[in-house]
Amino acid sequence: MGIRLVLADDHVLVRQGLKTLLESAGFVVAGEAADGREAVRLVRAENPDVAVMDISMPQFNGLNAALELGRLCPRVKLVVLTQHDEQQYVTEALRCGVKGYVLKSQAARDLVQAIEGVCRGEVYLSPGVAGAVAEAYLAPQHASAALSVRERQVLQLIAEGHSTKAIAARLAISAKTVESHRSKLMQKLDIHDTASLVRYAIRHGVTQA
Amino acid sequence: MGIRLVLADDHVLVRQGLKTLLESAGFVVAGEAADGREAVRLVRAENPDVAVMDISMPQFNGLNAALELGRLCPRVKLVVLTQHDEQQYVTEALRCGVKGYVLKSQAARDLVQAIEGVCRGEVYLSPGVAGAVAEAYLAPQHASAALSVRERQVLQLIAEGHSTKAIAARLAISAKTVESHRSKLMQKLDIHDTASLVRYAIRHGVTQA
DNA sequence: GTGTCAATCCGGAAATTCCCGATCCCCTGA
DNA sequence: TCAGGGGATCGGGAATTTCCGGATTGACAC
Repeated sequence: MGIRLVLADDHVLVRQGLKTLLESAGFVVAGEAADGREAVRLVRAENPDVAVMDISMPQFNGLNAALELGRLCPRVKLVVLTQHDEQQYVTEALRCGVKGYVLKSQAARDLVQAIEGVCRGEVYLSPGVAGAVAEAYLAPQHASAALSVRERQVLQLIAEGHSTKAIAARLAISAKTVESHRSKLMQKLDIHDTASLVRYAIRHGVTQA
Repeated sequence: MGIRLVLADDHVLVRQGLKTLLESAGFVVAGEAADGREAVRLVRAENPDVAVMDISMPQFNGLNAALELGRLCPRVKLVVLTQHDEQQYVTEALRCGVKGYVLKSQAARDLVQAIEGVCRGEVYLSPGVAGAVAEAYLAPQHASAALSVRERQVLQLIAEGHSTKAIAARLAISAKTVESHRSKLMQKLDIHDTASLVRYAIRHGVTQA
């Protein structure tokens, strides 16, 4: 019987297209989600072999979901879809426990191979990012400011234009705590204004322009 | 015989998905392009009924292509795909001669209806943006999305992370005046937080991420 | 000439950010 | 086992910024 997977992408149109593709490739799509939070719920409910998700989703993105799933359902393999082929994105994704990294600019065959690969326990990287990863090994000085999950989450929401109060409400924590995360963020990144924070978030794929 | 169309999206994976969807809906996909320039060439060569394209593509985006096609092949109807539901994007697209505006967050049925609609000569807007357009009509002062030179200047400096005070110093005007420009900006763009202002600036090339 | 509008400026209320400190919890290493 | 570090969570209070209402000037159009 075919590999069971769940699919997460905030764009219904894209999701439907992917679903059609994956089903015609013989996979079973056990469920679909529109954001990271929903994806986590769905994976826990369905316990699929693989979760295929877009990294950039609003509110709670694919990497957040990856970290969460790494804790809750370590058995489920993660394949992320993204348009970014830069080294920092790849290493960050790998750090988040992602097993397959597929570029949207690649053909569907690539995604199919990635899914089959991770099911065999392999790590699959789209052609085009393998080089970037190799570079990362050769230049090990990437002591990037590792943001915590919570900080990244707050960063994303800030960059999406939500007020501190709104972020607090959404995360069900105090506005003071959000402020605290924000200032920690700014300190770590050595950035001291919202606008630059937003540009950083966009450059690093935490959110989109 | 089915409606003939060409498809433009920089993500092969997404494009293949869309193609599958559209073909199963009975359309004929006469060709595919990975960016705006290629899309223009393809449309001129194939002369389809409809061109379906993503707005955000590298180098030469969907709206650029729309303008070009409006000159070269006015007979070909244009349907754009996008993730943005804000009013200013919609009006900008319509100004570029786009006949169908479909959100990626909508289901495939929506895209099908859009394609059929524009073929009958209608203008099709995804549910969810119709409201935004109606607003634009009801608040005609928003129609002047054209920013003054000074406003654009201020926008750029804001997006680059300068404080109001710093901007005032740089432009040799009062901080109050900068505030005034900023609020005028926000009013015109219907944006009410700095983060969204920054994203707007980046999207419109006023500054870079 | 009258109207519109961009550009300039101001005051004061409201909201937010910034800087201090503090507690709790979890993990890790001695 | 226990001390230490770091993340996540809060709060107070000062400082800053934004927001909302005006108001003036000059250019340009009709």
